[in-house]
Amino acid sequence: MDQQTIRKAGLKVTLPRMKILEILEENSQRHMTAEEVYKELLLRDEEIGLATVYRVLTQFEAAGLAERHHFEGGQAVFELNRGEHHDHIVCITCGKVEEFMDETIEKCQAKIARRHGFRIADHSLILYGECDNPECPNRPK
Amino acid sequence: MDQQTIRKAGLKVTLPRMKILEILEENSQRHMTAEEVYKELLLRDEEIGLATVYRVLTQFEAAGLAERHHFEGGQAVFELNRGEHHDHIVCITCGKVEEFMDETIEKCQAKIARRHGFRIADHSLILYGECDNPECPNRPK
DNA sequence: AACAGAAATGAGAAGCTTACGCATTGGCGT
DNA sequence: ACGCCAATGCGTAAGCTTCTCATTTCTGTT
Repeated sequence: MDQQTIRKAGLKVTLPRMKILEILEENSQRHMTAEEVYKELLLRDEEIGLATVYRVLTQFEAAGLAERHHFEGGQAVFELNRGEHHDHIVCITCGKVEEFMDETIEKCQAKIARRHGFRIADHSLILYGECDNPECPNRPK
Repeated sequence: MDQQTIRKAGLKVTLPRMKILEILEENSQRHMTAEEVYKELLLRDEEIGLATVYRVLTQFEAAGLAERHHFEGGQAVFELNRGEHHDHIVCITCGKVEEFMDETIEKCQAKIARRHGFRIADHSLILYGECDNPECPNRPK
């Protein structure tokens, strides 16, 4: 059950946190903004404020349950942490996001950090390009 | 002369653009926020509005003269484009930024994009960690 | 060298995302 | 079941960036 997930993160099990976690799980193939999570809650007639959505997402992030990414466009997107690290490739036309992981790149990064005298804590690698989806340029927003 | 740089970018040569380019050049080892550029202009008694600074920086970016980076912290930073691509490693404690370039990583990125059917247009790679500067943790902000 | 048209600027205000304050509500251990 | 303390909701505020529009400044041309 989801409750365990939240409890293990050291957070009290509350309705907003349950619902938000649920929505993130159901959309685990996408990356959602706080606003999108909020709208999804409205659709389900949940009386949860936008402030709470931001608060909960930030808590999830701090607890390691979720990750926050800053793609181009100002709005941060969130995704549930499935344990396996990965980076992102984003279509600048339709917004599609795919994930990848490359052992070689990871190793190079570690090497570079060492060379510069940094103890690496995190990294952000995002490739931007145009995808080959035939109907790609049409999707708005 | 700088005028050529601006003219070649297809922009009218104006005093604000000259001054901002000048400041970026003098600080080419740093990465400046729009606000910092603005403050530097004030120090030099230039009557240039913050809105203009943002406008000009955006134009420089569009013209390929400068690059905008979104490090963690909300504020975007700008740096003059010196022709040679590079990525960044940022100290999460003191904010120090160093640059690096790794041919292996670049090649891997191209390979990954190809595999996913993306025509790569750009990328952003930022490593976050703690640097080994002895007086690092002291620097505020 | 002066002119006209178009583009750029400055100042303030608006927009957008995100965070905060405080009274109220709601989990959770006893 | 009870009460404490954390969590929530709402409104508000803060920070960064962009927009609006009247005014100023370039640029190519007389």
